[in-house]
Amino acid sequence: MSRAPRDTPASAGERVDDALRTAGLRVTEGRVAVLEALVRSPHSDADALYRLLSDSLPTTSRQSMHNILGDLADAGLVRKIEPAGSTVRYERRINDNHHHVVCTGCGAIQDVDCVVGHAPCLTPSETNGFAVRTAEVTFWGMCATCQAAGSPDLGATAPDLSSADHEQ
Amino acid sequence: MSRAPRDTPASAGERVDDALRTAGLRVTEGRVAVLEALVRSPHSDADALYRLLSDSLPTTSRQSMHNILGDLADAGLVRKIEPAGSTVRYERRINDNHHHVVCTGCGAIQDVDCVVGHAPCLTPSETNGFAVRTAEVTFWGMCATCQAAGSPDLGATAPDLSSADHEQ
DNA sequence: CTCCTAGTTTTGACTGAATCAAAAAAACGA
DNA sequence: TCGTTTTTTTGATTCAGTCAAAACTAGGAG
Repeated sequence: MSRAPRDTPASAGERVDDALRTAGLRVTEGRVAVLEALVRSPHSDADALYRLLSDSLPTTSRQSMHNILGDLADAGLVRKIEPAGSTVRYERRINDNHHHVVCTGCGAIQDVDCVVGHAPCLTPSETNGFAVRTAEVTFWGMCATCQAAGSPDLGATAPDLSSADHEQ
Repeated sequence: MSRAPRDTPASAGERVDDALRTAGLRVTEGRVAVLEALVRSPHSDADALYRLLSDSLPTTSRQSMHNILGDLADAGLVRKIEPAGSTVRYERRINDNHHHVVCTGCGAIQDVDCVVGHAPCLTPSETNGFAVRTAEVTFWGMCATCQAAGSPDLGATAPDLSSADHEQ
């Protein structure tokens, strides 16, 4: 696409290029496109990305999306999340430990910044010999749109803790 | 198998029967067997239960396990869990809000009792309009056996939060 | 600048878990 | 004991994801 004067609008692209190179991955159109698309549409799955990108990458395929996403995830450039009942989704926010809220009506996912200063409840009380390394929190609820629409709770695998200790 | 004097060893079975009836479900051999098997082998999936029970229920099938488990879950007699990278698993502990540790080496799952009295960190800081109803915590780590065996981290979808706030 | 090769994408077949649906069988109230 | 309705059985189907060989390309060597 004709040499561009190397820093006109390309700054975002450049950063992506560098990230790929630093990770030891070759810079390809597909990988750059996926990384950029994940900024605009976080929590996308392979199929959504395929649909998003098949205009600009007419020769690509769903398999390529899987390959690309797998490589990016292995390289740590992308984080994989998989809420119960959902396909595998990907996001670019990787260097913080944020969590997710999933809508039990429509499946929408939103980031939730990690609570307070430390995470008291992220230290299990008894670990049964497990060397615990990470903790992942998934919140389940209804998004504003589904509440307004009175959508029925599609009952994704939301654990029901009505009887549990949640006097917040 | 010949009328048993109605409360010799059957007490556990009786309880299961009642639970089913109370939930408005008919008491069938398969449902009773599944509920009992889930006490001995919590966090089993449909296939594991099929293998566990096909001796005592020679005519059963994987589909039946799915039907039974689906019905029990809908009735609230069983809880569905689905850690990233795993098939859907089921457990009988339902009236408390406990969480799970998953081994990144072998996939083993253990219960983790909910921490302390209340759950401060289960209240997300900002909920973006979501009406949050439940919170689910999954811990990832290595079980004692895998640690001893020096098993490689099979890298289930464990989010890496090395850089995050985990001062204990 | 051209060539070469390892790394990527493409193409297409295949797997495994779960769902759907119709027919056969069993639970349990009358 | 019978009849109705629920449940199980049988079997076909879907969907996400994986595997593998062939075609292509990024980017370093010459």
